[in-house]
Formats: sequence, C-alpha cells, structure tokens
Amino acid sequence: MNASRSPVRQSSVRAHNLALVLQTVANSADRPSRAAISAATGLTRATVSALVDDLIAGRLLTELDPAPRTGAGRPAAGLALNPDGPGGLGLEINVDYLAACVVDLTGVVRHRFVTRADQRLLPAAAALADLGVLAARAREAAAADGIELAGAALAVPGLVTAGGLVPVAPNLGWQDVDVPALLDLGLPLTVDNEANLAAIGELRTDGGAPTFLYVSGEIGIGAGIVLNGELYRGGRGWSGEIGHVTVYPDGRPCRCGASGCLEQYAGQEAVAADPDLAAAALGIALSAVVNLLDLGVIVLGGGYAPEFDRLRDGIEAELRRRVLTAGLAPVTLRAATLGPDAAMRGAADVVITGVREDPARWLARAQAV
Amino acid sequence: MNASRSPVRQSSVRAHNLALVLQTVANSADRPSRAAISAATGLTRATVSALVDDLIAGRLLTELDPAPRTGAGRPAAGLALNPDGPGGLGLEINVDYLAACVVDLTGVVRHRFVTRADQRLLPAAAALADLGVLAARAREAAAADGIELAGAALAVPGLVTAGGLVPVAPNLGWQDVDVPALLDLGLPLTVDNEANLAAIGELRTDGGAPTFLYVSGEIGIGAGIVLNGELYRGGRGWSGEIGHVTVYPDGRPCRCGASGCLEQYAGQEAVAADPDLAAAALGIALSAVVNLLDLGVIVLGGGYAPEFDRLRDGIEAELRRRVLTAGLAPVTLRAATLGPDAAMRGAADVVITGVREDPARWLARAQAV
DNA sequence: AGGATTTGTTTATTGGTTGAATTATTTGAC
DNA sequence: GTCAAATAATTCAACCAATAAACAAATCCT
Repeated sequence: MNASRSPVRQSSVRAHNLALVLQTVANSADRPSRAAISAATGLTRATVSALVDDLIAGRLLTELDPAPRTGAGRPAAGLALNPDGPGGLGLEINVDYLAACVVDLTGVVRHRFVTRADQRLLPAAAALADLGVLAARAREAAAADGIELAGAALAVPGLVTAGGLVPVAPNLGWQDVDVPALLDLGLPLTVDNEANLAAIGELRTDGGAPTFLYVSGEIGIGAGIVLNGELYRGGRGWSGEIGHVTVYPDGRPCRCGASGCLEQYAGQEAVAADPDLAAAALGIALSAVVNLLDLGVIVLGGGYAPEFDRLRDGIEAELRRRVLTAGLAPVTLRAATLGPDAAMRGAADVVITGVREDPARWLARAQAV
Repeated sequence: MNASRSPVRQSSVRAHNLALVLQTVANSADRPSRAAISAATGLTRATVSALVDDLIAGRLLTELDPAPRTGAGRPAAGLALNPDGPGGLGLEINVDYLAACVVDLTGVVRHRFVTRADQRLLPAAAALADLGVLAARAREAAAADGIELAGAALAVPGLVTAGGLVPVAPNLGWQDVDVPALLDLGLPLTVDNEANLAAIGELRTDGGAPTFLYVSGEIGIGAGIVLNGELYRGGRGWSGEIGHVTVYPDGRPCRCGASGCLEQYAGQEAVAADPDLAAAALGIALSAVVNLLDLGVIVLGGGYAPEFDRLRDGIEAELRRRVLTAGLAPVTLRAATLGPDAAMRGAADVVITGVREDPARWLARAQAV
C-alpha cells in the first residue's frame, strides 16, 4: 500500500544503478572486472563502464593491478572499494568510557580512541563535550590519512527517538537529552541505541544470516532485531527492550515497576550469582522471541559473550522445549564475534553503509564541494 | 546491504510511475483529476496523462463524470479504480467451513460463497478438491460481471512455507500438504497463514496505523505482525506463533510439549472458563511483544472480538504495568472490525494489492492475452 | 462578449540505457 | 614470428521515458 509512496523517480535510475554497481563490488570476494559486474548485474558493459567512471572519479572505487585470471584474452582491470574514499565516524558513550573510531569505506578500522571515565558523574552536556573533543581528534587522524568523513553515528545506552533525542538513558542518568543540539560536529549525525548498533556491527561481520537477534547483557539487557538484513527500530524507535519481557509473572520486582522481568534473572549480577537461573530465564524469553519472529539465529553479546559456554546448554534446552518449530528447523545460538567495540563499529558501519547504499548523494556532495 | 539487490532497473521507471499514479488514485478519497495526481506525485501533467492513458487502456482506471469542484477553469475528468478491472479471489479453509470470495479492484466484495462442513474428516486432497469447486463457482460469478481474476490467495490455519507447502496444520489434521500441487486453479496462487491474512484484511480497513499486531483467538492463537504497512512473515514464514509464548513457565502442560503456553490460558475454552485469567495471560504475552517490537496498536480478532469488552481492562492493566514505554506513549487496544471473513478478505486483498503495486505486470499480461 | 483560470495535449529537448561495431591486449597454434 | 581466437573495455547511433513550454479546450467572472 505505502510501498512506493516515494515522491517520484524520474531519471534516478542512475542513482539506483550506481548503488547496484558499488554494492556488487563490495560484496565480491575477489576484485571484479567491469565485465564481471556486467554479468552479475545484467547491465550492459557500456553502462557499467560509464557508472564505474563516475564512481572512480568520486573516489569510491579504485582500479587495481590485473586481477588473477587464467586463459586467453585481454586482462581485466580489477575494481575494489577505495580505502581512501569517504569514511565513517563511529562514536559511543557508555557508563565508564567514551570511544570513537574511524572506519574506511572497505570496513577497516583505521583509528580508534577510548577515554575511560565515569560518565554518570557528569551532566550530559559535559559528557558530550568530551566526546566532541575525541571526535575532533579522530577526524584529524582521518584527514591525515586523506579520508574525508561522510558522517557520524553515536551509540547510546538508552531509548532514542527519531530526531536523536534521548528521553531516558537510565544507566547514564540522562533524561530528555537533545544529543544533536549538544554535539555539533559539522557532520550528519545519527543517534541510535547501543544494542541496535551492536547488532548492525554483528550483521557486517557475520556473512551469514540476515535475520537474527542480538542480545546484549550489561547492567540492563537490550536487543537489536535484524530482519532481512535491516535493523528493525519499531514504530517509535524503542524496539528490543527484551530486558523487560516477563519471565516469571509473580517473580522478583523490577526497577521498571513490573515484576518478573528478564533483567532480574539474567542481568549482570544475576548471571554472576546463578548462571543456570540466568540461562533458563534467557531461554524462556528467547523462545518467545523466536515464536513471534521466526528467527534462525541468536547472537549473545555484551557481557554474555564471555559467559557463553556457561549459558549455552541451559538456553538451548529451553529453546528446544518451547519453540514450536524447533523440530522443523533448529535455532542457532552463537557468541558475538566483536568485543566491546561492537556498538562503535556498528555506528561507523551505519555511516559507510549509507554511502554504499546511496553513492549518488555522496557524488553530488563531493562535486559541490 | 542487500537493499537494492534487485537485478537491474533500466527503464522500468515507467513501471514505478504507473504504480505511483494508480496508488495515488486508490488512496484518494475523492476522484482525482490528472492535474491533481500531478500535484500529488510531482510528475508532470503530461507524464500523468500518458500514464493514465495506459491505465485506462488496461482497464485499471476509469474516467468518471466531472468531479465536483468550484471556481473557474476547464472542468476536470475524475479518475477512479475500475470496478470491472481485474479482481482477486480470496479463499479460506478452516476447521468447519470452506469459503471463497471475489473482491474487485476497488476493494468491494462482489461475491461470497461458504460451505459448512467439517474438514477434519477429509483427507487434504479431498478438502482442496471441494475448495476447487467453490473457487470455480466464484470464478464463473466473476466472469458474469466481466471481472477477470488476477490471482488467488488461500488462508490456512497452520504453518506455511514459502512455496505454499503446509508442513503442519494441527486443527485440520494436515501434515506436509503441497497445496499448489493439489489445488490448480489456472491462476497464480498464494498460500499463507490465516492470522497473517486476517492481519492484512485489518490493515486495509484500518486507515490508521501501519504497524500493529493482529491476534486471532480460535482453538489455537495466532498473530499477524504488520510492520510499516507490510506483513512480516519471518525467516521461514513461521512468525506470529504467539500461542506458544510462555506465560507461566511452570504452568499447565501444552499439546506442543512445553508448559505454560499462552494457548493454555487464553485459548477458546480458557476464555470461556475464566475471562480474567485469559486477559491477564494475554496482557503478559502482549506486553512482551510490545517491549520487543514497539507496537502502538493491538487488534484483537477471531474469537476475541466478541469478548473484547470482557477482556479489555484485564489486558490493559498488564500492558500499563509491564510495557517499559507505557508511560511515554500508550498502547491502543481495539477489536477487529472484520468478522470471521477477515482472513478470506485479506487473501483477496493480497491479490488486488499485487495488481495495485505492480500494474505494469498486469498490463503486460493483459496485452499478451 | 472578453479576460482569467484551470485542465489536458502536443512538441522539442534531455538524460540514460541499449546494442552493435570498434579498439585494445592477451594466449595459443602453426 | 606471425596470425587467429578470446576476452576486456570504449565509442556511437538509436530508443525510451520524463520534462518544460507552448497550445488548445472548457468553464467562470465581470
């Protein structure tokens, strides 16, 4: 119904095809030739050549030495994402540290800065000012490498609304913080929940499943829901609050006012106190998620990752028992591969994914400058 | 990442714009003129004229008498969806009846056939053969009105995989039924879960929220999840199994092998036996869904609709208590507006939505014939 | 009756893809 | 050592679809 509600699309065919070519290069293991791209996309070799010219001129692609190939014929020129093209600035603010990283277009982390300090002692404005300093340093480092930043994204451990407002971030002690107003980097800024961005980080590393749940166990418990390769943020951006899913209706009282929330049985302290209880509670809650969303993969991150071996059996037992379709297709449980950097990495990924998905906008901007 | 993985799009600009124009007409309360469509879409009047000509030639739009308007200027010709254009065949098989309906392009039910009979007594092949007879009758009735059917969709109370296979439909006693193989109507056939299609039916009636949960309480309990105007089917098409979400971990044993499933506390018998218990259990399970997916609207359908007034307070009490963001934005609970026909209507809607979203395909087909 | 106004069509132009022909660069055979 | 075959990439005329601007049609207002 509202699928193609977009204004119009006249000759933005080119924008689409630029993205198609760029993504084809990005998703290729080897360095594809123009002819290979033509075959993969269905576009004419002529068209691919023209598009590639634009992408090279805009510093998004580079031509490499002859790609390894056998047989007769003129050797192809290999194409790859330009590591000196536009990069992404990933930012994170958490209870006891600030962090920033620069990721280039190919997905490689080029610079990484961390400041350890308890952010709960500072007002939001001061914390964000400190983060601004860190961001400036990262930007200089990027500039020294010849990398221009296409934008920035910030991971926050709290609820985030569409405009980058944070109504509440309990563990930071924030309330109604207008992040974009307090953190002006002169770059497009995206603000999102920490678990959401960590999920995106995992999506990028895991070549496999495009549909999975990322569960982050810290003091609270958050989850990022990735459906068909895209993060689902919910109607108001407040999805993934798995920590307050009811596990034992008449159980322990929770600081949210309800009782029996998962957080009381599988939060950081609860895991330390009784891993078996935590695993069972997690298994019950995760079974509910799988029954609802039909997910095939669950990734345990944050504080759960180091405890994975101790939790696995208990969780899987509940999944086998409570997931209706467990007999038809198993649910895969795995630990997150990115460590504590997941959210920051995911944030940077959001920026470069933006460039990859709409190169035409970047080209227009780069040309205007 | 995989957003624009589509093969190519050369001059399928036209396909997109045809859809845009058609949807603009469909979503207009009044019968818009070509000029009004031009203003709404941003396309030129000339372009709109050309597109409208194609749509009229393909019997998707009709030109009406002058639309009511005031002021100077040449009077406009009103445009509207053609009620004699392609229609959709909606089918449903359930425990104690078979049903078929013909819905025209404007969304009006033109014909409706129901056969009451216990389907549990028949093997799947026989039940589908009976349904085929009903479908043929519906098709004749449509032809008598000058309506050609663009396709058919079937609602089944069970799990459905991508290819239309039904691995299991417990209440019908089906197992591994290949529906498309047993029901050849000579039309493109879509098979989907009953709750999913009912949710689509509600989406069409409710002009409002494009993100909601539809819960259908029959013997079992199913749910259709509509996110941003689109049904979410899950990785394997098995989403929405809310009936087996755990409510009381150590509670009543369920026929699925687990214990404490929602179905045991809010299934048809349980509602009749103790509405308050059912409401509390529903409230707990629905709170989990809202915490996970950040839904603003929940629609109670199927057997819940007539019991709505008796369930409402109990459910809302739990939602207020257990939904983390309840204080920030309320969750709206309402009864389904379509009755028992919801799934069948939704099925037919799927077909006509397909035509509305891709009119170019229909035009090509119509021209080829 | 005549100007104003709005609708819808016609015509030349432009952006972008296609397909065929052409050029470029290698391998392999005689 | 030269030539044919093969593959890669570019050039160029043709075509499709949208745009902008001019034009025709049909009404209202004075």
